[in-house]
Amino acid sequence: MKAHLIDCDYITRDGRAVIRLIMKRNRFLRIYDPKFEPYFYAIPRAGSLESLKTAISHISLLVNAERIEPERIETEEKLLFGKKATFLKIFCKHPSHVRVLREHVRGLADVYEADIVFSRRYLIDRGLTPFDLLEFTHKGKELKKITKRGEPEGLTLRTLAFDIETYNPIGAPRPDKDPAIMISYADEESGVLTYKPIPLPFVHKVADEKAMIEEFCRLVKEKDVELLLGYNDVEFDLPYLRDRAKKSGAELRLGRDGFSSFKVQQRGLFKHAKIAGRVHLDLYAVAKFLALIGAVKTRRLTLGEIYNEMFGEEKKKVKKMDIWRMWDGSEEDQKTLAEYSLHDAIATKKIADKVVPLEFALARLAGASLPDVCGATTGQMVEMLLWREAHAQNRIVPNKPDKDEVRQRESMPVQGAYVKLPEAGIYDNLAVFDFRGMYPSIIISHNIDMDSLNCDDCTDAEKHVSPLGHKFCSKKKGLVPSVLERLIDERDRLKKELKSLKPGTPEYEAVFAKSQAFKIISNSFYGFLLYSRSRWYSRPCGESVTAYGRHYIQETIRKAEEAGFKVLYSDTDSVVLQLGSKPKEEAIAFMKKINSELPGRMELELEGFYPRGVFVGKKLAGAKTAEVGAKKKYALIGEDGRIKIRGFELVRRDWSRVARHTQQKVLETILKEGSKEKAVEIIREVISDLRDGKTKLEDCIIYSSIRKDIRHYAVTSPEVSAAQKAIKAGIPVQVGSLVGYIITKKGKTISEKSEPAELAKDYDPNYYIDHQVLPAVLKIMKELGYSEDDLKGSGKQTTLF
DNA sequence: TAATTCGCTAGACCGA
DNA sequence: TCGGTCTAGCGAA
Repeated sequence: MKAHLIDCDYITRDGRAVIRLIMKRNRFLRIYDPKFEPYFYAIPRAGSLESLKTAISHISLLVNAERIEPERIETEEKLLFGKKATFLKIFCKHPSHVRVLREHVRGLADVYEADIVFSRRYLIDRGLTPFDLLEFTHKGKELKKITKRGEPEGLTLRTLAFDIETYNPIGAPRPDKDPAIMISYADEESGVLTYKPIPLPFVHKVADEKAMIEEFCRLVKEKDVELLLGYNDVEFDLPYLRDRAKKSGAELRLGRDGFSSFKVQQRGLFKHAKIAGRVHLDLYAVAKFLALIGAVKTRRLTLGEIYNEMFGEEKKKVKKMDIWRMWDGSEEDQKTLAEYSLHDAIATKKIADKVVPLEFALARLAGASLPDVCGATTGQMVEMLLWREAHAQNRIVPNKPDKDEVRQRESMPVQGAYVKLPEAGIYDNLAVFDFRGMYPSIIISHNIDMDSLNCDDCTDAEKHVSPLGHKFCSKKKGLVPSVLERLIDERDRLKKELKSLKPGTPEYEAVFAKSQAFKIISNSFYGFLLYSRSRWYSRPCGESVTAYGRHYIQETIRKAEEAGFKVLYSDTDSVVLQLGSKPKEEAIAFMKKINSELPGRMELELEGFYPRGVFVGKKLAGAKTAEVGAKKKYALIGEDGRIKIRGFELVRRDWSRVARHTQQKVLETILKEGSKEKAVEIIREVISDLRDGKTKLEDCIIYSSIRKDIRHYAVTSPEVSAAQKAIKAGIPVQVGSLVGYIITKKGKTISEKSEPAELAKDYDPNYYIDHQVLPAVLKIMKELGYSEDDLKGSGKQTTLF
């Protein structure tokens, strides 16, 4: 039989763990593999292997009336930190026994690989990856033999997105009192289930709340949903439906077994909902991940904002607080509400269509199931990948560090990248070069790996010596470089393939998602080397990566200057050159020369030519002496007119829109039109609007997040003050909340004047002029010869007024 | 209970 | 009131 592997877990039969595989042919099916046992490794700290084996074999414990002892012990030769060593492999009856036995064995020996999830152990040891096409023989539901047959072929999952609306007369709905009023769903078709007669073609009216919940379950069953999608439904929709089902006497039968609802598993900081026989994904977790890696940049991670960002169109909006009123209101209100509800499900589905291919690719890459990678951090995925590769190379996986070790690692950070101080000014005719995937290419080209450090496999003269003097083997490829090299090779191949495909087609999107997955993971390896809780932490490796980075970028700067270019700026892996009178070809020739001298896979790339760029000065504490350029803050305009902006207030969410917009317009005017007069005109108008109270309150909101418990703040900053006022008014503010606040006229300090956006009635024009708009534009105007006094206008003659 | 370091800037806070 | 230091958030890479 041929089928695709979807997911894997285990059940317990007669005290033994039995692996359960979820596979898909035309429908989902379950196959059991009873022939796989949990195990872990041990190696003596001192003494002989034999005596340790004897000691372990005698362990026999009674825990909760259950006898726990090793099933059998084998010996196995593995690589421990690159060196061969013989280990005891201790097999157990059940994964829970591993947890008990490892603690006892720890008293006698060093223990390894005793903290891996059983199902993942299975996939790794069998060499299986979710979505593989497998061929297997079976007897009844028992697996006999399983073989990998290849890449997924035409695998699709029947997908349904859903969303619920709830009655909320006091703002937040109370599951014990307030009913669910609508359930919307979307796959190829979409609809809304509700129990009021709303004359819209997509609305299906049922008798009451109970019938609505059960109709939804029937729909899930009838459509034989394989992938159920929600947005924040683990926290909200699913538990709410469960509570309402209980209250109304409905059965929430979501599972494919026909009777179960869902189970919530705590996974790290967030929860995961498991629905029997189906794959469930909460897209909120995906959104969080995308925000973490900077793929989406929204103020809040709400469905609406994510949708807006991804599709550049507004999702239908209703005021949350008004939902109950609309439900009780006119037919028109109810229609609007139903349309809104429908669109929530459709938006969820559309987001899924965009992000599920990426999750799919990440799952394939990390070798974990969709629910496992969905919401996993890059660090977790790097670990999954390394664990798999370590097994393939017969290496023992290092243990996680203990608390003291973590503290020790955190207490000694390593020196990072080099950033060149720019000179403030406006420049013409620039070329930007950067190292392609600098850190990954450094790791590969110098074989940076904890196992290749000070190896015995080559002589000192043959070794790669980092600028800090660490020596890496030049003969045997380490684990990290070998995995990384494979990733980079594969990504290069995908990028080539992409060129032959048409953007917008499903093939293109699938390959693009794959390529993104490879990029995300490749870029995370360096961080993982210096991550204090990493199993593969290595300070010498991590600091060698950055030291090589500093070395190569500084060499590039030196050679550029030698070749007669003025190097305006450089940050980590990039250089900005001023061409002056030199033709572009000379810059290209320079790049080629650099590349001819670089080792291995390292490569300097042309990022682009820019006709003009602005570097601004840094605000100096107190001293009004010589202007110093600011790092990480510049704007360049490309030959196609596109502007590349870094670090300016306008890219920061903790600045008001009025300041950000004004700064953007000023930058555009100067870069595109080169007109200072027009820039001044823009500023003048904004300031006059602010003065006259014409600026929209909404444009004055400043957003900032509350990153810890509100009581733990040492200083009462404006956002903290606003948060306190919000809490007082009954608006909840949790850790991680983004508070929007406005500086009002009332109060002395900025904090006193700060009010939550929801409560603010006015704004303080002086604050927005002096502390938002002017500082933002002043930096730029200064480069055009306008002084602070020119712009501020202290009553005397000014350029602005 | 899951990647890093470098850098800018504000507003609070504190002492002279 | 001034200037320096500290806390905190966010972005660049």
